[in-house]
Amino acid sequence: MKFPPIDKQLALIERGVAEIVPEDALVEKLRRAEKTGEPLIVKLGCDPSRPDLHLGHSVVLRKLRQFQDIGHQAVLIVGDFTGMIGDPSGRSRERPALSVEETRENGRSYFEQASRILDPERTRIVYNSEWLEKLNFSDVIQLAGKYTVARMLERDDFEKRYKSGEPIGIHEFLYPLAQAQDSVAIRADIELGGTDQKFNLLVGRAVQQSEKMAPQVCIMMPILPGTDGVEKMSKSLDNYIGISESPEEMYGKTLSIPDDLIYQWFELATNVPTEELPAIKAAAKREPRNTKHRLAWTIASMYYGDDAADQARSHFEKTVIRGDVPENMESVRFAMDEGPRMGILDLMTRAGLTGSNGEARRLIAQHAVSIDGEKISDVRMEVDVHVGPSFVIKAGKRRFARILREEEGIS
RNA sequence: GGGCAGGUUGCCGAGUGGUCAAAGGCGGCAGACUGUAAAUCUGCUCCCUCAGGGUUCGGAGGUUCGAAUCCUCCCCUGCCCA
Repeated sequence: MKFPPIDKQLALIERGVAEIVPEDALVEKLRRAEKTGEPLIVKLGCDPSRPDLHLGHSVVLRKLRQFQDIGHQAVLIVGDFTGMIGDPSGRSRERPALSVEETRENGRSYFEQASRILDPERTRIVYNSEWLEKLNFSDVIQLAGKYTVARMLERDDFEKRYKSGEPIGIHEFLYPLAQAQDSVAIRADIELGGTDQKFNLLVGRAVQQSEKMAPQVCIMMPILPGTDGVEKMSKSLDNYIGISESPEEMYGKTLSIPDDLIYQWFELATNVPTEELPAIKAAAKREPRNTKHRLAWTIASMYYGDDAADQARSHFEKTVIRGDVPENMESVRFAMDEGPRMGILDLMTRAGLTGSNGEARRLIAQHAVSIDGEKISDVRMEVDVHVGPSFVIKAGKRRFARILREEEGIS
């Protein structure tokens, strides 16, 4: 295996990272790879209980991709073992115990989405139950003996909870150790993660050392702020842009971010050349509107191509700026044994526009519902769902449904 | 094992027998406005056949005309002692 010159590799690796621990060990590892021709093993762990990837995950995945591009070995570890245990404290509903099938299914789904960023041909994917399941209780006690309670409590999250009297399960101490064991099992040279993973990545170093193994280099990426500009991007806070969301959603959601996030997103979430970044920084200040549109376009085009990004832009201009009806939307056709007349509340709920009739009622009261552009105000209104031209119901700003009917006299 | 304090609607958090579908904040949604799906202001925010009805306050029973509020048992959490 032939690698690019080390300074070139370093330049690429260092772009956008928050921290490399320790930096000189990285150079050493790169030298060794050059000498032996053996690619470095670059590890990234993923949580199979949340298989929906968003731009936040993309930051670290794109870093992994860069390692692939210069010839190193990417290893994606699916944490199915911990996923199958779940979280017995019952506190975190985010972590339900999964069955084997579910973890496999989620692992596949994760890999499929990650393949939009990674080179799937050169990605090794492994499930950590493969080795963690084999450990018996005395193995676990030995592993636990490699770290101390005081050091565990150094972790910010543990320390905070401990001080504020929130519960910490013993098993939670074992998770970082399990993750460290993964590094031992695959003999990781490098582990990637967000800055929030620093603690866990460092435990990996400690455990590898006690196994007489060269400790991994930890590379931490900054945390991408979510669309709200405050919290980190996450699904549960609903401030995320999913990797498999439509280009229109990507475009619109990107435009909703606060202006002072524009540059950071360019740096972390896109692959614009490093040389262009300073110019973008200036542009973001000078003309935030245009720069943000460019960001939105760039993101949409990374995942769907230029044409789709163009379309996303015109969709946005049409529906949001001019308030028109979009071209693509859900279409609903009611079966002949229903109706023919249906109450508007029922109709909206059945068409998936609202979660309950009460919500539909409220929206109508707020003048937020229109049929083919006509605002409606009567909650008792009834509509023929079978005969007549198809029509479009709009509920609120962004919810549309087309109701298909049979044109009279045709077919 | 013992003592104490707690578990309230998506979240935080008031409420200690009827005036409670339950204050307030956050979040969410809508309207106005805007370059924007941002910010701001205003309204809404359990469900239904909506001037009415139904189901909620960790779980199961009980007291009462009436319980989120009182009693019993159970489950869960934190603190202190052992």
